[in-house]
Amino acid sequence: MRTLKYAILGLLKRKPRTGYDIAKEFKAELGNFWRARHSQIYPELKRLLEEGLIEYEIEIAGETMEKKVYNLKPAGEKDLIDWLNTDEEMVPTAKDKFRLRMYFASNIKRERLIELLNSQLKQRQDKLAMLEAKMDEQDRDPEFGSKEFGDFLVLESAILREQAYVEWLERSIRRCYIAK
Amino acid sequence: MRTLKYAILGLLKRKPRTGYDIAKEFKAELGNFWRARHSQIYPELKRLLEEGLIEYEIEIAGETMEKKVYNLKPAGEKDLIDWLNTDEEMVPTAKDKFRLRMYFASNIKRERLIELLNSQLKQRQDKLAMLEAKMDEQDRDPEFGSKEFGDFLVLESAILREQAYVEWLERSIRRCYIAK
DNA sequence: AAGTTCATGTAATTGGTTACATGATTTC
DNA sequence: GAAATCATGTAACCAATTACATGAACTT
Repeated sequence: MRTLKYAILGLLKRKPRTGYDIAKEFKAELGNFWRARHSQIYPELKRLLEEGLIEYEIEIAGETMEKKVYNLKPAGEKDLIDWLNTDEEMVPTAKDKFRLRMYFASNIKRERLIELLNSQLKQRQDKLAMLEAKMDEQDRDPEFGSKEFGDFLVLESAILREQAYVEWLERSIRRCYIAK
Repeated sequence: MRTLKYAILGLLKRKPRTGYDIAKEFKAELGNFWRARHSQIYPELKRLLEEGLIEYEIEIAGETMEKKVYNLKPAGEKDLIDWLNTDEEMVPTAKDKFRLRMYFASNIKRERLIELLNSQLKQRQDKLAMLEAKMDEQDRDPEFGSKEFGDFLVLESAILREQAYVEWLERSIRRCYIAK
């Protein structure tokens, strides 16, 4: 599938970056839907280099520190565009350990279950608040074809996802109280 | 992490099953949040057996066909209950290839992007309709501590998730039309 | 001077998919 | 008789995490 490959190509299409920069992106908005650690990124960059999809230039930071600034080669750009234009089937399962646990909720004591749900609720609410704060800084009417357009789509997606999660947790807590 | 381990223990807590039965569960409602193929299930069962968490009895189906019907041993049940009661941090990323692609939407032509969004929308709407049909068959007021309680929680969760996805896709399609 | 962030890599292990392999049972 | 489903396993490979390893640059 090589999804990480395309995530990296896409980021490099936006602008040249180091492996470190790529890792940082996965900790930002993009990290809501894809993530990789540096231990996966550096080998993938090496492979993309060997495949002739990307190239790099050395930049010196400070006195001696060498940074490898990667950017797309034409073959890499073509590969990316082809992938972006493919109409794939929806992925059947986004795994979720907490919801798996809730499937077996009947084995948890009522008070404890409410605690667990509240703990998740708190975390999800915080996440949602953070995303909404980001949305406030965002261009609300991004131009088609601008990178802000993609930023907007994924941010809105993340917000809607978290809202649904919060709604579910709230309903579940209520249900814990009212259930026989 | 061994999440599959607990998914299996949880299923066996509900009732004794074969590996084949477990695989079937991952194709049903539970499959919305966790999934494993038989090639992962059988080795895991073997391991749980070695660890003394489960045991099995041979059942004969038809003339000669042997089924291994697994069930929980006390140690397995204890292990499961401990896991169910742990308050874990929320998982930071549920990977989504399509949303990753949309992050790079600026590299897709408008008409094609609308096609891709509509394709996903169709699939998600179908999925949602299927889930809602299941909800109609479901006990709307499950008793606390019954297995129906867990069934209800995850089904509602799946529905809310799909609704949010559909809402996002619809908004995104509209935005494609109105964006400069 | 100490702590954090920048910066790049490799090794070992775990988790998960795809493919290989076989055969009985049920349904049409 | 053919096709679908039931039933159990292994092997090879790919994806991802955790841990190991190092050192420069910046901030306090």
